[in-house]
Amino acid sequence: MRYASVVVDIATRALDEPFDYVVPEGLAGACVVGATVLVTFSHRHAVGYVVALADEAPAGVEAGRLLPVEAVLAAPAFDEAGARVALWLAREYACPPADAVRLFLAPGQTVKVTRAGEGAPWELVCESSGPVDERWVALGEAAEGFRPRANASRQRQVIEALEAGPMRLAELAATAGAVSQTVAALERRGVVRVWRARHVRGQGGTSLSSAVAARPRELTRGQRAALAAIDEAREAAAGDVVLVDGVTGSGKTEVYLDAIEHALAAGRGAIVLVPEISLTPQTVGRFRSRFGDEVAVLHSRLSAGERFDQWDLARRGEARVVVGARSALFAPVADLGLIVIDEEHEGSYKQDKSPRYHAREVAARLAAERGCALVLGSATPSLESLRRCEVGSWRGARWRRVEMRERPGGARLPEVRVVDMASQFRGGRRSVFSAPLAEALEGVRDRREKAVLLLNRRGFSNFLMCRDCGCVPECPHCSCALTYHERTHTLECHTCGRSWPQRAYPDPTTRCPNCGSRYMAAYGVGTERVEDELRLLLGDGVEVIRMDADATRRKGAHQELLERFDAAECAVLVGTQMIAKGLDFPEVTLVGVVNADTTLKLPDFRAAERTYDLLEQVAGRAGRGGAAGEVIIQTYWADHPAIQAVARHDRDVFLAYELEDRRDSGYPPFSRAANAVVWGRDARAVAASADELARLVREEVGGEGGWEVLGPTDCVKARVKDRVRRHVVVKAPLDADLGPVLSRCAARLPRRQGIRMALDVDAYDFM
DNA sequence: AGCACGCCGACT
DNA sequence: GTCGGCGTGCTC
Repeated sequence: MRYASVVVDIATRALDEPFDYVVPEGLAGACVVGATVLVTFSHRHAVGYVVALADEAPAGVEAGRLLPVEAVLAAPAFDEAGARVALWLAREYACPPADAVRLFLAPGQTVKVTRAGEGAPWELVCESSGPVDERWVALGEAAEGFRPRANASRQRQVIEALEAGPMRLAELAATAGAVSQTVAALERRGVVRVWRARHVRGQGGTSLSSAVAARPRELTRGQRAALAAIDEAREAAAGDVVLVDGVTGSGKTEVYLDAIEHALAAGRGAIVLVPEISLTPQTVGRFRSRFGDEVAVLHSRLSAGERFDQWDLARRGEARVVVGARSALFAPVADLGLIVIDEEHEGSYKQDKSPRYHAREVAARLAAERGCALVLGSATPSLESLRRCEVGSWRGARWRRVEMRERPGGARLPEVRVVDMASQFRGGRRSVFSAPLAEALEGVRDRREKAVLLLNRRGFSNFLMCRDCGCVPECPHCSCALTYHERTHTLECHTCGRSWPQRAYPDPTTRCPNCGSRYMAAYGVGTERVEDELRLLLGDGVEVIRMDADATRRKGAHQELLERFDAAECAVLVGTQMIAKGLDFPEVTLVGVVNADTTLKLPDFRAAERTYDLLEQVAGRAGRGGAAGEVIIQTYWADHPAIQAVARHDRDVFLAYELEDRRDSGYPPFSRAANAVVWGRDARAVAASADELARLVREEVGGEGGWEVLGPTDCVKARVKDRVRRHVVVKAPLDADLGPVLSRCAARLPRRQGIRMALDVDAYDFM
């Protein structure tokens, strides 16, 4: 008799363990680890996932109480190692095991047991986007010498079209009209051949010039050292980690490409994670041009069908290299030899909804479990990774850092100038652009070069403020200031998305909602405003391209804008964070940061680190080609270590300051920090739940060294969509079982109607 | 989560 | 007497 350990997919914290079932004889072949199954569970049916199989009856359960697996609903999506990682992930991040297992499933293949309404019968719903076949047509053996009858114009048309090569039937129909009868007739005579082929969706190309990167003749010394370290780590097959600490433009991607090539040569596959934001056709193109059809690409902009096809390429072993955003980590690559995480410091590797895992931590676990190497690459490594390399190990694996200080071809790091905006203002300058930045932009125009301007805010202005009473309009449903959009004359809430019509001073219809004053003026600067001012400053001869969340909402817009910038002779790209990452345009000679302070002043212990990362990354966009680059940073806080470190090209200036601060205040990388948020409509019930949660955590860890429970307090975003939010921050020692402790407390918390809770272990967002 | 079980108040 | 309120506990 075989027994299956099944994670039942019912969304609740109460079910934190797998349940055991008997595998009936008839299902023994299909009911394997990774399979989706249907089981009976407490007076109903439920979908579950097999995470282990055993020949012995499980201990702790009476054999007579075991029920059989009812049916197998889907082929296996993960193996034993995957199952172990999923269960670890659920413990570590205090999420239901089913949430963790679901990460590994084929995209769009989820099955649910639901019912239409109260009392309605339970039904199995398959939300599946499976494989798609399509028909192809080509000329057959009898094509030669076949003369269509004089009046058979359709036949002639079809044959003519196919002379260029095989075609999809759908494509043929789109260009030649209704052809199915014609094709059928020609097929009968052997003039054309029709066959079915598996269609793989989502294989678009790009025209970007740097996408088809030529292989460099010789690697730099740093690149060779990194490659050797990675090979060694892969051969050790123990989950060892190599941190490739390379300045922007030092050729990290080339190292990844070579390392993957070595892994493939050794018969092993690879997974490459890049931040969602830099997962552009340009990035993908570099992998495709080296590995061709061996590459599958996974990211959120794919349709459900496209995602499934790419995932399935990996499962069938046709693609041995998977490139994608965070979730690509769970792709079914057999015999994994290498995981690469590019820009490992990026906050987007932390998922902001359950399961709130960090790709770096899960990758480290996966690497240990699968016996492969983990490569972390960044110009500005996270303090966590730097710290672990300094110690030399973390959670049983070896961590080492390899530095790459030189740019290939000896390109120089750009000159960085910090402009103190306070003194500019005192000197009577009111423009968005300081004198040095305006001058530099004019220089770019005159020399017909390209520039990138970073602005960390979208919209025309940050906010409206009444000059009479000082009131700033806030969202009535969320506790945050509304952002003013000049183009649409609206105030928008960037938290809940609502908007209201509003005109700013000097429009005569303007009225302050508080005192009725007509001096409701726009403050701060947004991308739209910078775009307008740039046009004013530079005139018509320069193309100004704006790239922010508003301009890139449409599918493919991101790529279009970049291709426009690439194709332009002389252009300025204005954008938010998304322009700071991974763009590689050699002609960019100037990078301007309009206001470096916006991220520095956020109420978050990682604010300085984020600012340093962003500035260093965007500065690295300058001077990647032959010409020397220039970077101009505008700020009111010129002596801040984060800004000084960028100006002097010396990370240690920042590290010394920041590490001391973190050590003193007991924050990562010297400890762990979790955030537990409680929210709901009823403020008193929220407060009571948050108090109770804090009490339970204190009771659980009280007196243990290195633990600290802060709060509860109101969240920075104290109200979102009419829900009141309070949170408890829990700090713990590095080796603490933070996840399980929080899970236990959450399970003991009395349930209250309308109160919801989120546990975020190793949180990045404490707002 | 979803459902049964169980122990109290107000109806036929 | 019984119907039904929801607090408690269990599900392989």
